[in-house]
Amino acid sequence: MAARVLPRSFYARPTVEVARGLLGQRLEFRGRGGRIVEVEAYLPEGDEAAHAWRGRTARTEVLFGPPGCAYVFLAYGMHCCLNVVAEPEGTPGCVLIRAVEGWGDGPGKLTRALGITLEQNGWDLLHSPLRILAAPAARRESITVTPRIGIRRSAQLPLRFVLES
DNA sequence: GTCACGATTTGT
DNA sequence: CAAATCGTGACG
Repeated sequence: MAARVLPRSFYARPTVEVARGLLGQRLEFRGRGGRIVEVEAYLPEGDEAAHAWRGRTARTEVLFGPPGCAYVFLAYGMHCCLNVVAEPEGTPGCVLIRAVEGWGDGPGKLTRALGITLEQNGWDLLHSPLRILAAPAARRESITVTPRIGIRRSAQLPLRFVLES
């Protein structure tokens, strides 16, 4: 039978649960894709490193929209970073996709390899060429938790999740 | 309007 | 360790 996309209800949960749940799922875009093996959670509250920390602005608008949509932003003026909007609509949590199996590590390298750009910002992962297909959930014991990479504020929080081979 | 800075990557 | 490179948010 054909693979199916993860349902809206999967994303409408606490950000950390969505982050853990995304490990092992399959991200696809225009014929390219693979298993998600590294993610980071950016919380809707108390997280100074999250873009939503500064409030609702033009850039962060999609974070406040429906869960299950893509939030893409430009980092350092040259790299696009792909996030998945989590939490119920109105609550700005999101999960940064840092690595997809077979396409290299690093959020910037990943989007470049898959051809994801700012054009995909706001796209619905349930009804667009950019989608996440359901796969067996990662075993809890196969997930390593560490602090997030490349941030200064709230750098001590254990919000990076890596799926070990 | 102006300005400092960043959820990165790559080369020295 | 430093450059590349530019949109965003803070400040006035």
